[in-house]
Amino acid sequence: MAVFKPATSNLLHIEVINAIINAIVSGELKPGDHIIEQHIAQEMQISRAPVREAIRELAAQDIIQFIPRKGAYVAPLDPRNIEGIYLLRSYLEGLAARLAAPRLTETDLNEMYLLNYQMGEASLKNNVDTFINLDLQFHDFICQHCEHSQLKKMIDGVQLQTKLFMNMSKWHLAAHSELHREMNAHEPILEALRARNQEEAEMKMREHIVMAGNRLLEYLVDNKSSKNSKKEDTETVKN
Amino acid sequence: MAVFKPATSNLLHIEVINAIINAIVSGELKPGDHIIEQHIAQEMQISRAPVREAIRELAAQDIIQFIPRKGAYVAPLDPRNIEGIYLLRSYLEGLAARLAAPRLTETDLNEMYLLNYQMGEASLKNNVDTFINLDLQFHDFICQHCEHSQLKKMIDGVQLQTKLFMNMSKWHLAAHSELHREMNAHEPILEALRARNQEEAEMKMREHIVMAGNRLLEYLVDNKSSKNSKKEDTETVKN
DNA sequence: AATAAGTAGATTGTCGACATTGTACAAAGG
DNA sequence: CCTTTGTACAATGTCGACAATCTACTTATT
Repeated sequence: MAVFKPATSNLLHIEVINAIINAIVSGELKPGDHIIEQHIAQEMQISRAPVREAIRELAAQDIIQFIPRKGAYVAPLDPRNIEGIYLLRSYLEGLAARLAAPRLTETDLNEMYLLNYQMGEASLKNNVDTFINLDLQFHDFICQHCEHSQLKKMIDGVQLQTKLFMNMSKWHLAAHSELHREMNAHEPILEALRARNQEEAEMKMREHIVMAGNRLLEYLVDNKSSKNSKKEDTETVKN
Repeated sequence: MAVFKPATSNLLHIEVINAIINAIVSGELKPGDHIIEQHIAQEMQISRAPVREAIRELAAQDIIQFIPRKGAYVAPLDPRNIEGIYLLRSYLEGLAARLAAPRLTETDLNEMYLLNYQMGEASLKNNVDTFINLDLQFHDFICQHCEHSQLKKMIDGVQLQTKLFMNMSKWHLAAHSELHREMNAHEPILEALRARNQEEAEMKMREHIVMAGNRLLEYLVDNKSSKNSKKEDTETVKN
């Protein structure tokens, strides 16, 4: 039942960050939920100090929203923001692709090709978790090779939110077998990178991300009518 | 002598953030300097807790570099990074200009026109401080009207570094009366915004920032030969 | 004299407690 | 019955102290 297990690392606040992220990704913490320092501290059997640091760091990445003297809340997912976040991501990762293009070795490109191939396999088997994981790896790979520490950090931040979005739409993708629509989405990007065409790599990356955002948005508006946006439902928390 | 005066706000870590930023901008803290929590805490007559929070927040923005169990250091300014930072800034602010274009009212545009006019006056008088301040206000204005909280936060972060760069090159601008080169730099952007032309606004903003970065870089390489890059000069600090 | 081990000081990491602020519920008054 | 005030509780903000770690210097050994 306890989500936050006792910590093991010698850098406690890192453990807390991972624990909170896992809790959000797994759905244990939902958007809008109030994050209470003391509760996490008790569950992980540590003091509030590292918890505070973790919360501040996540707040800096907009993973959670922080209101002075009120507390931290899991960032609410306003569908109106999703378009903006994906637009931002498209610019950032587009730039990353541009910078990575001349820096990727043949080995790097082969590795990316493998990821792409495995994604094809996963989509045929309708294996959503594997597919999402590979997708993230592909984007991460480019980000890791742009050699721009700040850009990398920014992308890491928005990708975390992307991970949440993907998790939200996971069951939908699986249920409708829509993985095939995304199957070859990375191919144009990979081609451009292989050709060392910076302009093209940036543009294809941007298009890809904007399209992914649009599909996510489509899905969300489809499901909004059948579901209440306000969820003041029964909390199992009692303390 | 003491840089960090006793705090007055009811949110201590905010005070500390401002104090550290001021110390960096004013040159009291130089790139590479070790920031020691206890020292700031003592000078500001507060405990280390809010100092730690401030440091973590600034580290998240890459204003300062944080190494676990070693401490916080004012982010070193590697000229090789400057190009990257200005490129990143050009993308971010370009996007901000695009988003702001349809949202700016006539009043907003007039306000920006005024800023631009005042910059012209300042450049004629070779008043560098005023010029830089107005320049930052202009960019900030657009950033404030893009209605994208994350983008805004990211831009705030890189603009802080820009502020440092500008301060470094300040005396150079003044000495060589090169302000006139920048005088009308904002006009194309303003025109595009007035015409509500998103594409044009983004492009002009990007060009402007990339050019500004190039000029800064020129200046830095010019001065690198006459000046030692390592400055282990006499510190007034004694503790 | 040069290198290595050891030691003292300084700095960060963590902790538990108290102070301050915000919230929700209850009581009193209209 | 509704509104307002007061009070108790809960959560955050801040603090001082101790523990773990790193750094620089001293000392010992070859």
